[in-house]
Amino acid sequence: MNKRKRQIIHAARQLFIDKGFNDTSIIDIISTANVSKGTFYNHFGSKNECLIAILEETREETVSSRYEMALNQDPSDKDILIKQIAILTHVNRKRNLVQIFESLVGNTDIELKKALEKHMIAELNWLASRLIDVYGEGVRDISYECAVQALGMIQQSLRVLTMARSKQPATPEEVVQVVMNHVDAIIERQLKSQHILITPEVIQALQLKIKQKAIHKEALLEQLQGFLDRLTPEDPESGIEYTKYLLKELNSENEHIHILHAILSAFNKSFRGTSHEAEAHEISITIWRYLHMKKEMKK
Amino acid sequence: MNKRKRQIIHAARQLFIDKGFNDTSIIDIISTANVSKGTFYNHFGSKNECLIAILEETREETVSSRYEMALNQDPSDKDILIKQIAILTHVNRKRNLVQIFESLVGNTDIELKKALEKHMIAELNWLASRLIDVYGEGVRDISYECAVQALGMIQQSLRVLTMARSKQPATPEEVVQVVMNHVDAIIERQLKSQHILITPEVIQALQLKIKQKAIHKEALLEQLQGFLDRLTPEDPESGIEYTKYLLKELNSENEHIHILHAILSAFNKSFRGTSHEAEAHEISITIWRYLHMKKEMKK
DNA sequence: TTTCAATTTATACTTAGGGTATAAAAATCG
DNA sequence: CGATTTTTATACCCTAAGTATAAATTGAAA
Repeated sequence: MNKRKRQIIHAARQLFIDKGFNDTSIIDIISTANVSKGTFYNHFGSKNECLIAILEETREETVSSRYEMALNQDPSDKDILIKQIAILTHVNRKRNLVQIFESLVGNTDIELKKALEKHMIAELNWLASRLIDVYGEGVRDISYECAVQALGMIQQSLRVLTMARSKQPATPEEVVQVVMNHVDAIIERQLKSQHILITPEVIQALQLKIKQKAIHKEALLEQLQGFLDRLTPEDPESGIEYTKYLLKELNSENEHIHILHAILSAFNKSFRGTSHEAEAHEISITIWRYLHMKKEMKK
Repeated sequence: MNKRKRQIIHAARQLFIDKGFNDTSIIDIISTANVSKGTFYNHFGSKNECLIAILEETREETVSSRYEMALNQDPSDKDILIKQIAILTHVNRKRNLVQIFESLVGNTDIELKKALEKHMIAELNWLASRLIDVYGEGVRDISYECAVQALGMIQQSLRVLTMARSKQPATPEEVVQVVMNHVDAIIERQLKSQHILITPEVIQALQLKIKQKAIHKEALLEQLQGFLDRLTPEDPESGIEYTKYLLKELNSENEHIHILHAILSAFNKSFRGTSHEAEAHEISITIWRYLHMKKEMKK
C-alpha cells in the first residue's frame, strides 16, 4: 500500500477514534495527515471510502493476530478461543472504533453497507468454524446459531458496561469469558432439542454475499519478489532469509503449509520497527489468506 | 400534544422509515407535513430533537401495548412474555426504525445519546422484572444479566436475518421464542454457578442515569378535566362515561388500582378512530405510569 | 543531468443541508 | 373586536463534502 494512503488512513483513524466519524471533517483529516485535498481524493473517492479502508485494515490486523495466537496451539483449547475473540475488541482500541462501526449499520451508502456486512459475515464464519474446533463435529448444525448469539451477547454486554462506566471496567476477556459460558449452556441445551434461527438456508444466503475474490499465486509471487528486490543489506538479515525462503517455498508446486505458517510468523516479526513493517505485514496477510484458501479448496 | 407537532412527527417518522434519517432533510419533512420551516423549529430545536420525539412516541406505544396485553393474564406465563417482547419489533414497523435507532449509538449529540440510553435502560428494567415474574424470585440476582443477553441476542438475530433476507423471513415472535429458549438454558446454568457481568454495581450505575421525573397528580387531573370539557355529545357515550369515571376515581384518596387498569384499557379503545384518539392514548399512558409509580413507592 | 509523466499542492468554486432572522399573514382566545 | 400567539414565506449564514484546475514537485527512464 502507498505511503500517502497509509499516512491518511492513520490520521483519519486517530481522528475518528478521538472525535467520532461525523465530527471529523475532511479538512481535519488532511491537515493532520499533512496532505492536500487533492491527494485525499486521489486515494479515496469519499470520506466513506476512507472509513472502509480503515475497517479493512483493522480487520486484517485482527485476523493476523488471531493466526499468530493460534500458531502451534491446540485448536480445541477454549481459552485460546476466548483470547482470540477478545482481540477484535482490543484492536478497535478503546472501543471507540466499535461504536463507529456500529453507528454505520443504518447507513444508506451501499458500498459502506456491503463492507460492513462482509466483515460481519467473515467474523461469523470464523467463529462458527472455531466453535466446531472446540466443541467437535457434533455442533456443526448449530455452530452459526451459536456464533450469532455469542457476538450479539458480547456486543450488547460491552455496550451496557460502557454505558454504566462502573469503576472497575470489565476487560474484553472477562466479557468474552462469561458470554462463552452462556454459549456453553446454550449448546448443551441445543444438542438435545434444536430450535434454530440461523438455518442452513440463512447461512447460504449469507455466503452468497461475500464471494471473496481469489488470490492469484502469480500476483502474490510478484509482490514478494518486488519486496525482496527493495531490501538492502542494511535490512535485518533474518528478514531477508525468511523472504527468500517464502519465495522459494511458494514457487514449488506443493507448498508445505505448516512450515509456511511458522515462517510467516517469524517473517512478520523480523520487520517490526523497520520501514518495511507495513508492507511485510500486508504480505503476511495475503499469504495467510492464500493458504487458507488452499485448505478450503481441498475439502 | 399539539396537532402540528403530531403532523410533523408522523411525516418525519414515515420519511425516516422510507429513506433513513440522514437522507431525509428538514425540507423533506416540512414539505411532507405541509408546514413551514419556522413551525418546525417552533416545535423542535433540531432534527435530532424531532427524532427523540419519535423515539418517545414509539416507546409509549410499546409500553401501552404491553400493558394491555398483560391485562388479566398470568404474569408468569412465558408465552405472554414472548409476545410482549416482540411488540417492540412490531412497533418499529418493518424494522427500519430499529436500524435508525441502532445507527445513533455512536452519535455525538449528547441529548440524543441520553434519550437512547434512557430507552435502553427502561427496556432492561422492564425485561429484568418480567423475568422474575416468569422464573420466580430465585433469578433476581441474574435477571439483569439475562435481560442484557436476551436483548443482545434478539437484536443480533434480527440483524443477521435481515441481512440474509431468506425467503421465509422469521417473525419477531419466532426470533424471540428461540432466544428465550436460549435464555432458559442460560438461567438453568447460572443458577448453579454464577458468572455474571451485569453486577449490582453496574445496575446501580445504570439506574442513576434514568431518574424518571415524577408525575404530579394535580397536573394529571387537570389534563383529564380539560379533555372531558372538550368532549361533545357527538363523541362516543362510552368514552364520556369512562372519562368521568377515571376522573372520579383518581380524585378519591385511595385509587382502586386494578379497576383503574381495566377501565383504562376500555377508555383507550373507545376513542379509537375518533379525533381524540391521540390525546386519549397520551392520557392513558400518563395514568398507567402514574399507577406504576404508586405501586413502586409502596414497595 | 535532462526530460517527461504522474503525483501533489494550493486555491477557488459548487452544492446541499442545517439552522437563524424577520416581517407579514393567519389563527386563536379573552 | 382587539391583542397575542402561531404560522408562513423568504432571504440569509455557515459548514462541510466534493469538483476543477493550474502550478509545483517528484521520480524514474534515457
